[in-house]
Amino acid sequence: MKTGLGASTNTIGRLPKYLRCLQELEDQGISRVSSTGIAERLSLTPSQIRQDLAQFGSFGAQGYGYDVKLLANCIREILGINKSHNVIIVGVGSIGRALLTHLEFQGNNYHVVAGFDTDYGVIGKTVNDTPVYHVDELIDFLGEVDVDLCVLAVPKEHAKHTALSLAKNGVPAIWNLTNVDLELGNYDVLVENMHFLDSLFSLTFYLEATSKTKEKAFA
Amino acid sequence: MKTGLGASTNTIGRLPKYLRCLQELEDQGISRVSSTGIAERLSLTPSQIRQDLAQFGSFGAQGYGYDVKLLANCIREILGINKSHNVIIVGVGSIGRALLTHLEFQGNNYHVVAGFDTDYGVIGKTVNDTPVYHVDELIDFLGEVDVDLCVLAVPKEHAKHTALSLAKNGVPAIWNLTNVDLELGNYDVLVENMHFLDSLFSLTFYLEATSKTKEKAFA
DNA sequence: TAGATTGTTAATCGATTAACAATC
DNA sequence: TAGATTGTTAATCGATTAACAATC
Repeated sequence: MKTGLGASTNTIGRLPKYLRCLQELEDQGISRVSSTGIAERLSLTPSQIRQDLAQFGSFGAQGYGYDVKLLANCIREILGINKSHNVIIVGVGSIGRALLTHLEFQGNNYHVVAGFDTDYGVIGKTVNDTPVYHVDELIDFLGEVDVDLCVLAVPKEHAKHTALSLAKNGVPAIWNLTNVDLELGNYDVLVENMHFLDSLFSLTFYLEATSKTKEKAFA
Repeated sequence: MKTGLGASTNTIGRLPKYLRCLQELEDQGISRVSSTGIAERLSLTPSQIRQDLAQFGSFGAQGYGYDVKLLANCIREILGINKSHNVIIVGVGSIGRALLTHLEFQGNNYHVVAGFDTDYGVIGKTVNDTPVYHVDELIDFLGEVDVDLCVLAVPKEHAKHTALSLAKNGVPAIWNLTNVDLELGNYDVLVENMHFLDSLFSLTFYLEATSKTKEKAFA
């Protein structure tokens, strides 16, 4: 798919996987890797990795390959995660709290500046150092603080109108964890969906498909 | 990408989205829809939807389109979610509990028969009617109960060896929420990854890319 | 009947793979 | 120098789109 950004969605989707692979290599004390080495670990072709990287520049050396740390930093730069980003999280229920506690926001330069909820059990408290406010204060907050990205983790019923309010108030990017498709076509906002059920359903398809294949093999 | 299953990964990945769209139409009381109607809601082309469905059969009628309920059921059948599946969840920390509470397992024929953890704070209790046992009991449990699918939500450090143990003990499918790449190439197990950070990083790329475009527009 | 829309075949487009010259 | 491996160009392959006959 075209993006108009000089790289396909497929390529962009693979960059985080390259980065994860490089981080694992670094953890293992390996400082140098070839496109073939990365390809083997990720079950891809060396060509694909070189083609993907070529969209953004030259990061290796002939006859040598890639310096693990250097390439990792280059990919961080391409992705933009070397820069600092202000994040809010709307919906501090169990999913929101789980992410706040376990996802490596801080280590990747995401600063979770505030959470918003309607439950007075969390309002006024802090979750993993992030202060939680009432949703009624959201719009005022957006007027005062530059927010780059919103993690949307409210219940299904509130997804659409909350997203609309975020878009109207200038939030440029929404990371949507609500399992609902947002319709914000008229607004200048990026939406990235994390649809849990889609992923689970795909897995189920492969599970059923392979079990059918096995039945055939025994027949 | 080829799957050897008569449909590409792209097609399979879109089926859950079609289903979600149809469910929303049903909720709105709309009983009939054309490929163009679905396409508009999902920002796809009518051709693509008809091509995707054609991989599995004929579900519409010329001059009429598709019956919403009927097509939804056909897609459920294609995905295999009309069948009942036994699920266990290994790692009942905050992410595991959030999923147990909020994801529509039951409504999609997934029966979460047990959870496993090492924390005596949850062991022996039930979370949303699911009993939680000590991880030490996992292998025995797998010997007694037919498990179709495991939700893996343990901390990063335990991801690989837990996955290995699941694979060795005959779990056919792992839904991996650990942000770690599992290496189970030698085992007969399906792995579907839900890498939160990958999704967040992609969004960040688009965010930075569009902000650069805007800077240019003002220059 | 006229209009609408499917299922399907053909055309196009893009993504992946292969090959190789450049060079470390 | 010989071997390895990049970056890049060309070839292949698959996925998407367009077109249209069939028919409800």
